[in-house]
Amino acid sequence: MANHDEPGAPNQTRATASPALRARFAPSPTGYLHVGGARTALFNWLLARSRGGCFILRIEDTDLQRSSEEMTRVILDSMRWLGMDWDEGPFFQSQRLGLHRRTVERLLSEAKAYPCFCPPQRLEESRRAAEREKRAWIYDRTCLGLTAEEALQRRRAGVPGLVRFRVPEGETVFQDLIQGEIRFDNRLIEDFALQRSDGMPTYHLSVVSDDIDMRISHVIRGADHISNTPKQILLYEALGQAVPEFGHLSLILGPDRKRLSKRHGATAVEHYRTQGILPDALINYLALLGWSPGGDREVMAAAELVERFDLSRVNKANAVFDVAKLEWFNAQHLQQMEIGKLTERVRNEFFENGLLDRVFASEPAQMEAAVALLRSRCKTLHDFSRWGRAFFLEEFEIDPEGRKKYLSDPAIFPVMQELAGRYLALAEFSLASTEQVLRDLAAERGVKPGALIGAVRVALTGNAVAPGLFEVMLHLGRERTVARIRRSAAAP
RNA sequence: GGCGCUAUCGUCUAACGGUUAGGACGCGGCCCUCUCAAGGCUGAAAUACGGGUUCGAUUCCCGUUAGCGCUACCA
Repeated sequence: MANHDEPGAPNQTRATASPALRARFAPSPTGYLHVGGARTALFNWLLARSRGGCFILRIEDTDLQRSSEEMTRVILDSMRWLGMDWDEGPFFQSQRLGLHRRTVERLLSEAKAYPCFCPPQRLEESRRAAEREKRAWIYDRTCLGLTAEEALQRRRAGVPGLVRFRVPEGETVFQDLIQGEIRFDNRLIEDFALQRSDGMPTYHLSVVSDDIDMRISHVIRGADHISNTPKQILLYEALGQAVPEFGHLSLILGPDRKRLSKRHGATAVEHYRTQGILPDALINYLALLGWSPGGDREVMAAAELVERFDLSRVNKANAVFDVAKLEWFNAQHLQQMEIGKLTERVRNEFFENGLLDRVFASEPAQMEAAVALLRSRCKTLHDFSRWGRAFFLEEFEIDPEGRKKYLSDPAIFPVMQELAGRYLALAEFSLASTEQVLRDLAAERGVKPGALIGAVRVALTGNAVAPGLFEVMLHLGRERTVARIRRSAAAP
């Protein structure tokens, strides 16, 4: 078995209850990790973890033109960020060419595959003609009748050739773990390529060779692979190998019910990470997109997903990706997360924005208090730095709307000044006393309490919308509270 | 065009022949309240269509329609 272990990659072998189960995720590094890919990975991961099996990561990089190391790195990062740890790999398909080559040789020597020298242009024209006339087209087996000698001659003459699989007669049937029984008439399956004329293996050949070599028992992948499955089963049979279990996941659709793609906007896992989405929330949302544990519980941690996961409860129909619901899950996880952990994430959020050194509330306890005040109002990590700034930083913007609504009438300024003075003189700066003082003052001056509260809220937080005002005061402390009220009351 | 898969509220889904078709997101209303959230209560909202099978179909079968996928010397 080839190996290419990344330093730092999880690679421990688990004690397995059913050592037979081996699942894998096999992305091709032609782009970032797509949410669809992430869901495929997740279902494999959940299956392996829930059944004490092994989760293997394999990078299918045999398309040398489109694959890049950079993309491999991004995919691995996204996997790690989501918390999907793997037991073996990552293996790189491009480093396993010897195995693929030997597999082709074997098939060739057993006459289960044959060389084909048909000029690609001819095939292409014929295919296009068929399409124009709306006829089905499959390779016509011109080269199947070639004798060994003829083949050798052409090869010597330098005619480029590929290797095709000889599809046997009959019908290929399999029990899909998700879709149920699926059958294909072999007459509709063409003699597909195993090896390109440049000697590189094709997808079908390399997946099957690798899955056999890695003793994969469960192939869980997207429904777009359903029609590839009979070809691959035929290969297993030709190689005299046991056919693994297959499970085809429905596809994730955009709001227009087309397959989710960049056209719909954000599809990269990386995007959601930078948008302040929690990995647990994304995992939770993705798991429930197509799977239901039954019952009414929806908000679950990864451990609970693992515990309750059951492939037989996976839905067959395609599902539309709904960002609003993802955000709701995120808010739920934000609410339920242990406060210390959440504070750590928020701290990181400020760090990534280059703000951390200016955060006055950098003492863990103080920062935690701010997070506790804000969390029920935040849907993403971003919201903490977006409109919760005044809770962490001395410099913050006054929202123009807020100013207009509560600070446009200068009559409020002297009242605010008086309030600041009274707060300064207050024996005990508490929740009850600050509120009492404010309400008393409002009554004395004939100001509506709401107007004064609003003005002070804008002064303290820069916003007309914020957590409970007196809690905010306590969080900021007497000095900051007084200073901010005076600052706003003094402003023209 | 061929082949394959799918079909419950706008969206994600539950109901494995008998339910006032349940829950969640989103949307509306009410409560709570210093604003906004959160929370609680509540409202509108679905079995694509047509045939069977059955005492009885969301559920089983067939067809229609629609959607999606595949149809490469990509993966």
